[in-house]
Amino acid sequence: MAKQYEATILDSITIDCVIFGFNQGALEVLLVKHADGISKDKWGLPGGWIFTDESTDAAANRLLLELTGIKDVYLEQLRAFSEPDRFPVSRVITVGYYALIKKQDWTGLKPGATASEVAWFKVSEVETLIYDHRHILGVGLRRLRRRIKQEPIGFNLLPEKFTLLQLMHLYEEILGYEMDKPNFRRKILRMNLLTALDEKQKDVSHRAATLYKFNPETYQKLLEKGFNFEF
Amino acid sequence: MAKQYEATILDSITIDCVIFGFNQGALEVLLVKHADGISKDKWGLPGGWIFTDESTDAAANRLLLELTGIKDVYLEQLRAFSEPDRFPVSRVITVGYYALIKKQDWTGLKPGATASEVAWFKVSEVETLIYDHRHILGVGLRRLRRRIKQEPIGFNLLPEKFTLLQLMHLYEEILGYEMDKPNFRRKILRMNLLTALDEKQKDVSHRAATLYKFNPETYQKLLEKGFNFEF
DNA sequence: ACAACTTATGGTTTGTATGACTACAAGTAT
DNA sequence: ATACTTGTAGTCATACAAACCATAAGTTGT
Repeated sequence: MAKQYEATILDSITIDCVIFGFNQGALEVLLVKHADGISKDKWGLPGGWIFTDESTDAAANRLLLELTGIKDVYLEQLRAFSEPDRFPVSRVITVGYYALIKKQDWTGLKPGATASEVAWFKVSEVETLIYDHRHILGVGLRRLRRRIKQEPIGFNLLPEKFTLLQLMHLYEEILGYEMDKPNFRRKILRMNLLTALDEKQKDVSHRAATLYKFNPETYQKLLEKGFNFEF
Repeated sequence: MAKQYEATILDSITIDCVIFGFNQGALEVLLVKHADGISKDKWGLPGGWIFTDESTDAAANRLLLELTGIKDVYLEQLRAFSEPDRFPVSRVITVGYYALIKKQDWTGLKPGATASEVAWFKVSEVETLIYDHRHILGVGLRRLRRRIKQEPIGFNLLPEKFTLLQLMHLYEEILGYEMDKPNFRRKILRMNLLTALDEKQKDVSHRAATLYKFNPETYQKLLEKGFNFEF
């Protein structure tokens, strides 16, 4: 039984996912605590093995679902991590992925079979992780910083409906510097990627801001016309 | 003997390299013709297996040297390519790399043990390649286009000393659109990354242009001050 | 009802990079 | 000497961004 299962996976390649979320102005990452094995009780990135008949993309999506219940999210490969000594037990190369999720859509996360706990951590507060996972997280973060300036992917970390200030705070947190509110508004609105809704934010103790949503179709059309997102 | 050799390599992971060169205004890629095996006499990217005690970076550098004699060049990982059916014989994932080389520094390229020929092809004229190599080339090209706008890596494709017009032609070829000479000059010179040499180009049948060289140290210093290369 | 406060949102001003273009310099070829 | 080619310098109008200021639209407390 176990033998049969083993025969269906590749034995020297794994997947590890950096799952980013955004909450109360802070960028967070989802980690799992291993239930057993040599890393028992230690935190690391969610990951696992690849079936022989699936691509790494498919494996990453499957593992995300199995380990956390998350599916249908923004997911992109980072690259392969291959230092010979990265995994102490045997020679294993891992393919890193990073995902952006709308955190509020996934509240009741439950650890999968191999994890005893799953929890969000502020990226700025993550210290040691198992193997080279800390390094992979760093690469994921750099990739996110780069991508968010070139492509409108930040919306994947926000609710469907958001205010411009929320969006600005997201950019400030990820890029690590402060921005000017009026200038930010002007710049993002001039791109015509956002649709203003007939709706305002609620339960705030000040003037309510207009809610916006990102418009993927418009973005596609603009792309075809040679539009270049840039922040 | 063969058995022993096999024991030292990973059996389900390979490396493939997209090696770019620039010649007479055209972007080129280095391909090898397989000497035997199921792809005998077909063209593909140079590549090979990974030793158990080396990283993919090390393997890519080693293979580059073994297969073509090239070493010490700009080399960066693209990503893992993992479609289950990408390699017809068995389940193999490949890690793609791309290299930028100063073509004129490597004139007498000789095929390695497993290749019968090695040759340069204009990227625009490459048609079918073995396995998914055509796809990997496409990813490499997209990466190059993206990178060259964000980082001063174009110089890796030019001789040590070059004219501004050569550099502009490089950008035009890679990015696929024409530029304005005076404006290009102004923009690149204002960055202070280039040092004008006391030397002019020779053997041209018109006014000779000043030769420049790229200044990596200056670039490092500027980076530390928050400079952002952008084209 | 009013003031104090907070955030949203709209403008203004100024400096600068860029694109389009003109002009001239410095060579070569005939 | 003239035509021709490429290198190099400069001009001008425009767009944009950074740094502000100002007002609008709400909330909270008195």
